[in-house]
Amino acid sequence: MLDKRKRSILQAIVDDYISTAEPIGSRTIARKHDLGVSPATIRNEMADLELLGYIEQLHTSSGRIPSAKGYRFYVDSLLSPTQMSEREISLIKNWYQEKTRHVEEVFQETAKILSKITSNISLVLVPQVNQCAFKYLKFLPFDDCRTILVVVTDTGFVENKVIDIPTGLSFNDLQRIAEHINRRLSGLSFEDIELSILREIQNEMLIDVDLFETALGILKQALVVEKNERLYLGGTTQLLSQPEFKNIEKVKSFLDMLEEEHLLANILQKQKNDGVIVTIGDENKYSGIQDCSMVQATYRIDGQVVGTVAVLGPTRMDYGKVMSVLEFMHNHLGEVLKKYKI
Amino acid sequence: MLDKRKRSILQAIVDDYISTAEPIGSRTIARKHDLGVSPATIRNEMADLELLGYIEQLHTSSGRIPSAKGYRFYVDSLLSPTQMSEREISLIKNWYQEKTRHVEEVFQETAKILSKITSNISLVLVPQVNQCAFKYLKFLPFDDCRTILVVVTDTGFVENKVIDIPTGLSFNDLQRIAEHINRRLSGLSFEDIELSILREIQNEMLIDVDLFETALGILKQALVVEKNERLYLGGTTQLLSQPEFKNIEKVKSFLDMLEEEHLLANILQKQKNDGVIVTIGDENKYSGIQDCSMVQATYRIDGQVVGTVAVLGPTRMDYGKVMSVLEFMHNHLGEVLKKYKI
DNA sequence: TGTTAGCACTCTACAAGGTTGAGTGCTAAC
DNA sequence: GTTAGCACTCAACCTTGTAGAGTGCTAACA
Repeated sequence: MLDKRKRSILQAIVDDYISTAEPIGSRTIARKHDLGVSPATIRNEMADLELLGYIEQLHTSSGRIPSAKGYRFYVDSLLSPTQMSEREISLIKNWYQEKTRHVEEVFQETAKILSKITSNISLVLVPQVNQCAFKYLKFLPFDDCRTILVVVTDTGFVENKVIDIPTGLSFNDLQRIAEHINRRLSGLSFEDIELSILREIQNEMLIDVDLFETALGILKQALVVEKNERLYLGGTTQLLSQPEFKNIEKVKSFLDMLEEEHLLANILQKQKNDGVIVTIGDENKYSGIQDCSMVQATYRIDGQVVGTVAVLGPTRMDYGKVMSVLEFMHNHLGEVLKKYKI
Repeated sequence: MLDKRKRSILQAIVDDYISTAEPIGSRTIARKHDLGVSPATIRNEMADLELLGYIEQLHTSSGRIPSAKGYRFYVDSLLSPTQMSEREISLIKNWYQEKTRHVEEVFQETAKILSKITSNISLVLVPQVNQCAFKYLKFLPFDDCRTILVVVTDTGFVENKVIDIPTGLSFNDLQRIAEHINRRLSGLSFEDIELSILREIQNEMLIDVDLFETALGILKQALVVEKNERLYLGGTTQLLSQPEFKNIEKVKSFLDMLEEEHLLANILQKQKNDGVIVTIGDENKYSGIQDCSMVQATYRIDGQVVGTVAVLGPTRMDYGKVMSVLEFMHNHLGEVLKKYKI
């Protein structure tokens, strides 16, 4: 365990590096932070900290920068948990009130808020629909050969698709099929709807096999739509303001990576435990972001975790601020969403 | 009018500059293009071209680059209209076949294809819904206090929203209201649905005024959703590969501009005439893109123009390629969309 | 024994100066 | 009208020197 002075020095280094992005020397620390010791003493302590792996040097005569281990210690032991100010909180709440009219906009604006406040990239993973339950499906009339298939979930998520009416089927047939499917599947979560159940339904229905195949196909297609989770991204341009992304090539490869939405979705999904989690540098499993840090938080509706929000940026990020904002989202995003009947 | 040799020289300059992004000198032209004259002669011709405003010089001893006027002449008079190769065409058609399952994906993938092929930013403006007609609205059951309002257009566009059932109204009341509204509005284009008509409906319905206000509000809200046109963007990261965007600040301000979706949508909407249109440099009205060029093309369904696709990039873009791809989209995007019943 | 001043050393960033090469315009000869 | 030759210009690049911030080590001090 580090003694008090080493902790102060490490804290000074991390704090300064986060705000300036420049390596910190012993003299700078002595000047800016009143530790009551001379630069020489600080130098000795820094040599120790480097030996212990908390800080590192880019070249012999440069100042020190925090290592991943250093950031980890900072986040775990040095950072006092801060809350957002009343003013910030009411600002955010107003923002939601003014800018959001649909559920989608809540996600969109959440991404915007997060990236604006933290000056980093934000990710908002929309509730996965397969965690919610099938309520009913319905065919709406469109024209002689086409119909609108509408699928409704218990959370009020509605998906629709215009489909061709299979030849030989009347609109009444469709209604009958819908009724039967609803009777059997209503209330089941999308995760629980397996091919086996669908086969059962087929057996129960004494109609033409071909006909059922068609209905089945339609439902499956709808399920594909349903399960298609969405990821909202915010503040990708913030990247360009960060000095670690001066190098255009770096920016490019990073943005290219971001376009692989499903990759990111996967990373976020890994987190099943509740609360705010910080992953620093090479703690990240996915190699594309191993010189970045990610802070993620779940959000809940009626006590159940339904999605994840996250902030992604250089390891040199303002962990205190980011964590407090995500803590806020962790506690309040569910409420906001609830207003929109999801 | 320029004589043949001046035209060849201008063409050489534009071609070379498009492919290398470097100013071109008289010697380079003499070496690369076999014009049968010495660099000195070319120098004289270039001096003339500069006087005429077709090319310009960044500083005294640099080569020449095309001016906006030069590009304009190149596009209008020097560029021989090229078609895409059979191979490219079938590649694109396969792409659509493999990657698109929903209408939205057609737009998405169109943006991707355009930016991939042209290495520039692409814009796809989705058909404006207010050009199509209201077909019907319907209330679907959800729970005791909420209902799902579904609005269907004649093009098969379906929008839905979960809303609170106004206090004092039964589900039957809602059905009655829907029926009446449908009888009056069905077949009208969204452009034609004005407040006046909605007022008329209110007068005809001998129900509580408050009650109608609510129904009206719902429809209006739905209309807002309907009219909300979407713009798909593609290849924003391509920007970073272009040498004219080496400067990070430039990239940032450009990307910030792109986020103002509605601005771009406005620029695209300006084009009402059919076909492929090229706007070069300061020919653009919108100041944010005055050192860029934009090539845009309309696309049609059943002969009627429904939307616009465009490619946006530095004035130094490969006009021949961009124009041929957009010509292709102009002629074929409608077909692709038609498969998806829009 | 922990702290500090002093010193020699290292390395980056920056500015100044020099060289190279691609380009130009002008003039005179073909 | 075309071309060779020449003097000139300017960006890009390399080299060199210097300033400044930083380090580690040692010896002296409380």
